[in-house]
Amino acid sequence: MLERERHNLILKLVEERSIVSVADLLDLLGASEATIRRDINTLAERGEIKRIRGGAEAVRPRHQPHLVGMPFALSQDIDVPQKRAIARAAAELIEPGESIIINGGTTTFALVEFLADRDLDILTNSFPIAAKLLATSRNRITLPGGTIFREQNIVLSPFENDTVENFWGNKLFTGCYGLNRFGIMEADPLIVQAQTKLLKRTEHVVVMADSSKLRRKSAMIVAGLERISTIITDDGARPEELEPFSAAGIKLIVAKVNEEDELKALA
Amino acid sequence: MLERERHNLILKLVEERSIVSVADLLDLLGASEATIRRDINTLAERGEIKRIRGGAEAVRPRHQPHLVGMPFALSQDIDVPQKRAIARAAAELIEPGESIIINGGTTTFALVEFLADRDLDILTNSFPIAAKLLATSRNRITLPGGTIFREQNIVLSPFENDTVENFWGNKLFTGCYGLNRFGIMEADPLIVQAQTKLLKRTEHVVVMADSSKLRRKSAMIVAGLERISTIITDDGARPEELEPFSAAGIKLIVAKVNEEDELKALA
DNA sequence: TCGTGATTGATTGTATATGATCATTTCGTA
DNA sequence: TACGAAATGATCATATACAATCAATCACGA
Repeated sequence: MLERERHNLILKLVEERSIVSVADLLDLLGASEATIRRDINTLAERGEIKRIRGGAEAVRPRHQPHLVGMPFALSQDIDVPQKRAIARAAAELIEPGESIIINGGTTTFALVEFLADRDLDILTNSFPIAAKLLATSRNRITLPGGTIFREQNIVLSPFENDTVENFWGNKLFTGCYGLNRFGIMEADPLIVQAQTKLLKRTEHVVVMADSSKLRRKSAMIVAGLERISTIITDDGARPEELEPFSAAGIKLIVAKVNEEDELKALA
Repeated sequence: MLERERHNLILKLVEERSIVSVADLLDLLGASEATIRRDINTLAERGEIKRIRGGAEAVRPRHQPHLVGMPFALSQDIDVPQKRAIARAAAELIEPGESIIINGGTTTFALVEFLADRDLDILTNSFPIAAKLLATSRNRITLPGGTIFREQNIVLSPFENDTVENFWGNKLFTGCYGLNRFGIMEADPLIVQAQTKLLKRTEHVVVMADSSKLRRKSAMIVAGLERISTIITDDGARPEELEPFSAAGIKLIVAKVNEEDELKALA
């Protein structure tokens, strides 16, 4: 393999993974360790990559790869500051090395960005969430088996003998269509089905619901309040809307929408 | 061969591969090393290619946008013409509306591009293949449950109660590490495990193996020849290497990779 | 047929790249 | 803090790529 080929491949790999180890490159390039180190040094001198102990790192953060089947192109962009604030608060609930479950949805999708430098066991039924986690973090990711539903962007099996059965998550993070004194409500039967499966695999349910969800109703109740441990919402909620939850013994977290997030949303 | 012919060929090859080594050109053009160097120098002076140590490079690097968690960037770029030819031949075996299974790997990844306008039921354990299918086709995609293994880029569950159990594929398309009279060989235990699961879910096994695989051996046999229906390889295989397969009653397809033809077609 | 200039292939010496080895540094951890 | 493991840098013998030279070959016209 030509020197130039190796350089190109190293750059590509670094670009792709944002960090590669010398060991990885050793397998991949079939060159000796000394050569790989020399390559890394050369590229680093040219400023094309950053030299780090044990490997190489991308200079610029990482251009967002074109995420496959990006979700919800529509709802993706609405209420971003609220969603980010809620996601940040949710991420703070997660302890190092914990096993968690993330249900698909735009609110929970926002959670991913705060899990970049974590080391967690994550089960998610959302293909985009898995893809983004795969691309931007080193967490261990598990998927349930099943068919990918394009509209909802989730993986769901119509059968019972599911790989999910072998997973136990300490906490389940989920969004919702609506949230009120009856519990978590959803509008799409498929999502109900997927969510129900996940609910069985955890003890603590954390609902991430911006305040607009508190005024929305639907026909299908996925879980009653007694099933919910924590609700994270934003500061747009009225006290009387939150009252039933605290009455049910649910821990309430109100995430402050900070200016930084608002600016980011506008950018 | 005339100077002009060589120059055209070199330009075309550089265009296609973005990098060619002097050694490659030596085989391909049948000219001496000195001549090839002179050619490269001439073309480089005209600015038609870039001179690099050991070969030549395209002036404008062909930059392909990459999807999430793209595989194995390296082997991705190896033996591309062979893989494409094999993939094209494999795609021709698939009938409309069929249920197929695609095992992960770089050779099978190449298959995806030929499935863009199909309407199939596809089960794959490869996350990148699923991602690309999701993004570029309308096929129904099913994934087995399990953890995503980054290095191999496959989804694999350590458990038996797998969603795969509910899928039946008419044909299984798989690559391999090596292929010989003992059968399909793999080097990575994880891949063995994943492949074994898929083998149970189909009747017809189609092995996509470029001719270099026929000379490679490994310690682990995934399936014997009696399990294989069809083998697709490229025209770099020697007759005596293929003999055991036809003797075993396996259908052999040799996909033509003729670079000179490709060149002339574009000239 | 011969001669001429251009092209080509082989040879050689030099420069550069590579891989193995080993001493040194760094890191994580007991 | 001290230890062992891993990563690193330096060194050297070898392999490979390169440019220059020269002889052989080819194309072409007289």
